[in-house]
Amino acid sequence: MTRASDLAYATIRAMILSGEVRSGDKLSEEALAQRCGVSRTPVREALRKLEDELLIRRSDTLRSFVADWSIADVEDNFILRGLLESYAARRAAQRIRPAQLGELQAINAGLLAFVTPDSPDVAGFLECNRQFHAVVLEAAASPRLTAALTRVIEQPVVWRTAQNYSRENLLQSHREHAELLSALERHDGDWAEAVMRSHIRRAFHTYADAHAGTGEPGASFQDTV
Amino acid sequence: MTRASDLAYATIRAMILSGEVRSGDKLSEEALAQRCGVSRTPVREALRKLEDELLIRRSDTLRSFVADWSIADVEDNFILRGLLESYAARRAAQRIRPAQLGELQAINAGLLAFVTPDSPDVAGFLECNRQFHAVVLEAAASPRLTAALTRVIEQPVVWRTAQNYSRENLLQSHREHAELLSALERHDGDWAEAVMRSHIRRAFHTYADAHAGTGEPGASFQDTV
DNA sequence: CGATTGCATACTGTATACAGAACGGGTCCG
DNA sequence: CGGACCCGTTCTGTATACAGTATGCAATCG
Repeated sequence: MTRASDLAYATIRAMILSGEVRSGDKLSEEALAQRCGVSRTPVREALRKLEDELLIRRSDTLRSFVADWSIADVEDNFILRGLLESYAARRAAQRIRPAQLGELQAINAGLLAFVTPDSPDVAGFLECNRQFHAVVLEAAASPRLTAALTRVIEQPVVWRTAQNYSRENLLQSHREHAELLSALERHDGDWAEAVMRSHIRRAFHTYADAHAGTGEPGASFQDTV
Repeated sequence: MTRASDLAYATIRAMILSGEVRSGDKLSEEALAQRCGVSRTPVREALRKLEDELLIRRSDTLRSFVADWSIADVEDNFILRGLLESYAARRAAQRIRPAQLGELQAINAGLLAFVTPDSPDVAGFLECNRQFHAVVLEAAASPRLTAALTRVIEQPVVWRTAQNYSRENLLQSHREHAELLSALERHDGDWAEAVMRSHIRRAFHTYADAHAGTGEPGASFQDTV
């Protein structure tokens, strides 16, 4: 992707993640083109990519709508993420280089800085969190694993719910990252995989708990693995 | 995707799988448009999709080339497939409906018909094999798992190498499918997952063995899991 | 009053035109 | 003789025009 195409992609994605457009809203190419300040061509390219990531759904008559993520969809996504990221952690443990370990240390330290006692900066936290997982994925050194995971990570509903996460939840993530680092330092694939699996699983339950209070569908959950 | 766009996608994909274009060959949009009998617009859409499937690689200056799959790439792909498909088999065991079991029986019987004693129809075999795995995936009932796997299945090098597989290899696949069916009938997720994992793993070694004799890179392999 | 058909409108898919970037080869300079 | 630069060619990205299809509303008929 290139300038206009990237711009369209980022803009539309942000519109969805921020909640500017809501589940089920219709997205016309022309309107988006005007909103992004580009022509329909790059907008179409962005739409295909977002459709691929399941953030956009297309009707049988090829109209585009903002996808609606049920609690089942969110769980489906977390399960797949758990499967792929825990495997990535195992691979990373076997291959990670000292420089990458240092990077992870630094990122996780930076992450902590956003969890201030008074008012945590959730957006900053999420960005650090994203970087952390990206480095683990890079250390796993599997192009296809990377490709599969980059399509699965962002979840609009979760992203919005995260704004309400408690300080304790964010600190717990930090601690889990630290434990993963211990496993990676020791090149212990079993440990790394287990920590990551647990990390993702807990994240799902944190979401489900935070989400149960909101207006959207219930968060009852039965283990499917 | 629609008429012209699908046509372009299918045509270019076939060009790659059949070997009409070789690893590293440059693919110009104009030339492909002429070859497919459509304009550049649908060709571009098809190229993005194929790039997404890693069948096409783009240079840093945005030129498109046929990707070269090293033995490491093929193994990377098989590993990811094993991870995802074995999990799909586990889920399928818990959810599969009688009608789907019947479908699988029929497909696997049909598959056997292509493995004639004199000259097996490998293309027919591969098509049945694809259908079989598609039904298992459908029974797994995870949209994101489906999306992740459909991008990973076809491997150009493997597809060509498969033309040389022995009758015994094809029969072995048939037997493994039958065992998977037993596991699915009993709704035994552990068994189904194990059978599928083994099935995919064996397929990789079958490829590696068949490939070792050819001119392309060696097939030495060290376990990475 | 409800259902159906016909038409105006809106939207998507495809083709084409144009602008800017990359490539390749030849020339000039050290 | 080697390397840097320049310019014509080729290619990609973007905008726009056009055609075919879906949608929604209104008029008409039962």
